[in-house]
Amino acid sequence: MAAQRSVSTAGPKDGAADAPSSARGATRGQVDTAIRAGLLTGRFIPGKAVTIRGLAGELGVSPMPVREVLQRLSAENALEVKSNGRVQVPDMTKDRFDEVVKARLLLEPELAERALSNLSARDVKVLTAIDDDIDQRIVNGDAEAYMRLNHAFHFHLYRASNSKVLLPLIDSLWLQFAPFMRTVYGRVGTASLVDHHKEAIRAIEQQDNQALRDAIAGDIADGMGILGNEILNGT
Amino acid sequence: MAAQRSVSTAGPKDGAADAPSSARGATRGQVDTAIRAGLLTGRFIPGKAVTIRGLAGELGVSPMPVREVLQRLSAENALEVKSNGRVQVPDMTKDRFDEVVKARLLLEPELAERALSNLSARDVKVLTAIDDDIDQRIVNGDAEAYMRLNHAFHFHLYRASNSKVLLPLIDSLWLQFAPFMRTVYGRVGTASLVDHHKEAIRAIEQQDNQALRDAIAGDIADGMGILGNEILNGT
DNA sequence: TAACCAATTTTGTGATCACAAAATGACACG
DNA sequence: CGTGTCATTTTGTGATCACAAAATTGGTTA
Repeated sequence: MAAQRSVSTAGPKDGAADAPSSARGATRGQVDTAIRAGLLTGRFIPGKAVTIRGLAGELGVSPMPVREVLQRLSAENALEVKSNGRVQVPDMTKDRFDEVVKARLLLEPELAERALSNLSARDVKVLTAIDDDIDQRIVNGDAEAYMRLNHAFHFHLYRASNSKVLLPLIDSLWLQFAPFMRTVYGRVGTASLVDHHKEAIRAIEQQDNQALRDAIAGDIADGMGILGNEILNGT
Repeated sequence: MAAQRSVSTAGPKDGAADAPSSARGATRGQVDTAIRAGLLTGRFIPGKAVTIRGLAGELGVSPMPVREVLQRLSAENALEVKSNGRVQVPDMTKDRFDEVVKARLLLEPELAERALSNLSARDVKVLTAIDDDIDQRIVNGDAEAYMRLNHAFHFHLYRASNSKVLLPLIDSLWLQFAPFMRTVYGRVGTASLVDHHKEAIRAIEQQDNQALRDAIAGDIADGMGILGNEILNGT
């Protein structure tokens, strides 16, 4: 129920959303969402080079829109252009990781607070459904689905803030740690995963500002804490 | 016929500190720094469309690298691609402005703190020189120079943190409010400008963490406060 | 004068090309 | 078995083209 993959809707609704299917940047939009989704679910391995022609072939488009999207994602620090022009998913280092955690802890509770008053009972239902789905995926060990749903949970919440500044910043952060997250789950599995989603949902129901901030902060601290331990073993 | 490889137009004009002139993305780097500098000093007017071929002509390059840079800057929310494909400097709204201020107040003191221990006496001299220059420009009413130097002051400080995550986020924020800042200075002049740079320098000399955070936060609050008042009158 | 419409120009987009630099592989030599 | 060297292939980059959509212009009419 999350990704509206518009296949049949002929309505040329603009919306300026993620992927306009018949607007001016149609192909670029498709390529962008495809690669973004790939990054967020860990289908790209850090350190592995990603080639323009390769992606263009996979997606069945010309190299041109891929070039632009790769530049775009590089500007968001989701990808890295090395000095020889090759583009790759950046390797995670301890310093980078600590900065990402710090930035998430500063920005995400703030955005959650701004979203709180806009969240309705319908949103609570959506979030609960996503969270229930997450619990299923964790026991099943489906890491890719877990990452997609966890992202959906957080961003359904954040999007309610109607933010045009903070949200893109957080978007950039998620794109940066997601690929690394995936490699860790590949090593340690999904069994040890914990989250504070239920506390967040309860806080929303009660419109409790501080409780929501604490739930988000706790969710970040715990979730990233698991990753943080692994980074020391890996390198 | 075609395939005329540019024989003469490939003048190896180096000098850009940020963009290597003989590396793989030479022209793109030049275009990028040029447009970025233009945005930070307010040479682009919000709402005014910026065309690929136009910029390519001004910079004496083919449309190709300009296209990529424009996509890049759009991904950083420094530019905005409208539904018809046109690219323009986004208009500033009150909501957007409030978010930028909030994000700056959250991130920049943090980055200043991380930079503090890396700042030497030589950095103090550099910052002092920049600040003295700023005072000159304010009385002279040179808004463009002021903006360039104010940016130089803050980012010389922040760059000392060696940050690879927070710094790009702050970069994006500056690109977003700078063009709007320029239009305000064009209306009210630079006489009323105040900053907390000297307090920041003193805090660095004394390695006083909290004092530096306060100075940066105060600098942001005061500087953006002036802009904040104007946004209500303008629209 | 203001509003409407058709012709013209401008603009973004996707595709393809040519070229240089880099990566890759093959192979001889120590 | 390792190592350096050379040919081949891959890859990013900048340029150009063709096309559709959008903006602009110019003229006409009410």
